Amino acid sequence: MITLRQLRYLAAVAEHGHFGRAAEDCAISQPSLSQQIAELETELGARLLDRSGRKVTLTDMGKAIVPRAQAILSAVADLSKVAAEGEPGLHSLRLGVIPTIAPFLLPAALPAIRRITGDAGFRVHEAMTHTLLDEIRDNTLDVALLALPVSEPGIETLALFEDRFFLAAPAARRMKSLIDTTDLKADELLLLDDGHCLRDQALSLCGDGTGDRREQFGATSLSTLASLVAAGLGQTLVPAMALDSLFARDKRIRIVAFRKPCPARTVGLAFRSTSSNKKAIRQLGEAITASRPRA
Amino acid sequence: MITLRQLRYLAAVAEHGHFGRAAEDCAISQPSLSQQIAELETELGARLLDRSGRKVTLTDMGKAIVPRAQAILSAVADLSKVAAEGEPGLHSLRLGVIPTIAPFLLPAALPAIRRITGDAGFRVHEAMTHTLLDEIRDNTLDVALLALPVSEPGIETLALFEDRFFLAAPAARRMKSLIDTTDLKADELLLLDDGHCLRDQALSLCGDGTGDRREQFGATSLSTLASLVAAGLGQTLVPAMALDSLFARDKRIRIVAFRKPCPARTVGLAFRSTSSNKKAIRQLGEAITASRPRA
DNA sequence: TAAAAATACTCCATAGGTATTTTAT
DNA sequence: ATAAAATACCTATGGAGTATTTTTA
Repeated sequence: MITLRQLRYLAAVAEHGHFGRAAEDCAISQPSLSQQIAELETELGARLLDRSGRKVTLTDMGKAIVPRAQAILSAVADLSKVAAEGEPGLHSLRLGVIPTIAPFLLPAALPAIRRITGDAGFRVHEAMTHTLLDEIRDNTLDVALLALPVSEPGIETLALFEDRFFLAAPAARRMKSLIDTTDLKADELLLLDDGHCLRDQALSLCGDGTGDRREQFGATSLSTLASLVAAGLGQTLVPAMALDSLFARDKRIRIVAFRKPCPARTVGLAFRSTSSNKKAIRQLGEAITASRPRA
Repeated sequence: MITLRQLRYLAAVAEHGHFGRAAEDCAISQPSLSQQIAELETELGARLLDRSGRKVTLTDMGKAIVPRAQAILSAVADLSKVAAEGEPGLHSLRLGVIPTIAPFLLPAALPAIRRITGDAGFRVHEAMTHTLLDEIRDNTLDVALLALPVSEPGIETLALFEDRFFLAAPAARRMKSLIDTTDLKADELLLLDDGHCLRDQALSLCGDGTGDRREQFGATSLSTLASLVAAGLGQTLVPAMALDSLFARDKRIRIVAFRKPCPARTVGLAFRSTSSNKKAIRQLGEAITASRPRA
């Protein structure tokens, strides 16, 4: 029979990559931990950890199991918390936002958000999608505002609205007034750094994007991309919400719309599926949607 | 420390409303079960079960805790399953649909759905929202097609599309060509039986619906409502998807649209947040959306 | 050879069992 | 009076400890 204890130990080993360190973290001896892990692996009929290297790593099966284990442990923690404090409201909300949304949505949305949460204990934090999802899983974050879809066991999403993409090109360049996604070539686009979901979205729009892309410097922000485009170094994909503040006012940049169906990203919220303040999260979503510029 | 064992026993007592029966179900003695429940209650610092009546019932705290416990147990079961079978595809899909959607969406969507799942082991089942959610939680159902929002710990949703409401009234009655939701009076509407989410949606549209409603016979289906309206017995709220097959062809029924913003229900999918075949579920959602009549 | 996980074994905390009492209809 | 849960007490499983061996970078 699987026990929570086993899952806790598994999560600890996954975190530390080291049996001894994990055991210390769990305040037990290393053999006890080894025994529980072995028990779990027998129970599941599969090896979860690869002990061959100097650092303990996850097997493929481990990669599938560990996030589920973490989700379960979070759910148990939530259950305890609900018992201790009742169903939580939206006080002390910890919100995470991806960098390609934060500067465009937060300024307008913050007042509305504060009206919901009350001033106390509200904290915003900017990071990329995968980081935010990790933080949601281990309960250092309550909600993340990001681009959907995300698909993680134990993490639930709420779609808010579509944010269309436009092409930003140097004004000097000859362009059609309406372009088609099939006109996009991956090697002609300026892109963000690896890890930014916007980069992946841009690439997936380009015909399969498998063309051997020449080495690109990845920009760290849309505002960098804007100045690159303005300087005539290339064109890039811009989400609608970024147009006003970064691109549309610059005479050196031409904004080109896509022929329908317009490519777009879905902006939404992600949160632990056990987080229980779902009504409050829905409110938060409405506040963000309502305060969105050019709604 | 909370254990899965305790949660299992709690779930069993919640299900049976009886310690002895639950113990039998868990294949242990009644005192052993009592002990674990007591342990859990101490651990959580709250009484979960009310033993005063002839039947054991849940306290308020119990009502909050039990669904979370069930979600955790399902997540553990899923984890085992993933270990045993790998990440499941969308084979053997068990789909649940609410009665106010099934007849209108399924006929068109079924071919596309079967194309995804393959013919084998696909089963559809019609029930009301609360039943479907229970079935999803205890893993007798994989996905439910219903009206959002639903808000349950451990259950995740995917919004598909908006389904607008129209008013269906006897053709003889004088009506404006466009009406406003504020014109709706709860006591003038023919409604479905208690438990149908469409009933609640209709009521919530009427100015707070707290007016003392005269005793209404609740209809068991939209087709019953259609004949009542056709017979001149009253008016009712109809979702757009039901218009074609049930209402629009009947000369005795007048369909009236609402002034913007149109009231609507959101049609979507619900599934366990641990179900892991999320890509497949997304596919399913797309298939349903695409095959929707009047898309 | 040095660091780290597995193995061997011992011990005790606790889940579970039986018998019985208490409680509430 | 009876059904059902709580309590008392005993047993034994399994989780944790220490000491040691095996493994591999």
